[in-house]
Amino acid sequence: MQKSKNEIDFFEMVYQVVRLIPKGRVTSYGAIAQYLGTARSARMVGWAMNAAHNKKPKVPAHRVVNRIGMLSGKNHFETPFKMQELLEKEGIKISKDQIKNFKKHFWNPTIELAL
DNA sequence: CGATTGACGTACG
DNA sequence: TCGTACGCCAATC
Repeated sequence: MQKSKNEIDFFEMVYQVVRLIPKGRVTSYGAIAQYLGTARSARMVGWAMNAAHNKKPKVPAHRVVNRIGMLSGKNHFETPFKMQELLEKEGIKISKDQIKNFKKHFWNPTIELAL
């Protein structure tokens, strides 16, 4: 069904934000949710990611983790190691599925895209 | 239509 | 500091 083109699907908005994440940076589901105005629905961001597998260009979902920087969604990738591998390739160190200096690599769309 | 689930987050003990 | 409980909201069973 056709609806107003002015309004973009929630999922697509998530994908756009994720694609805007600079290389070597990461963000959290909550941060994206907050940027979209659905701060209380961080889970919806996760749901959007679940559908991101078929999206093109491919969504760098590996740059999106939970608030503590843990690769909670690695299990949803092609291989659980793919996510960590990609992040390490971008210069991010990971230990026990947890990003080191996560706060340092954190990229907040609400701040970066607000300007 | 009701109950369960989920790539989360915050609050509480 | 760590573990558990609860809330949110949409999709799925």
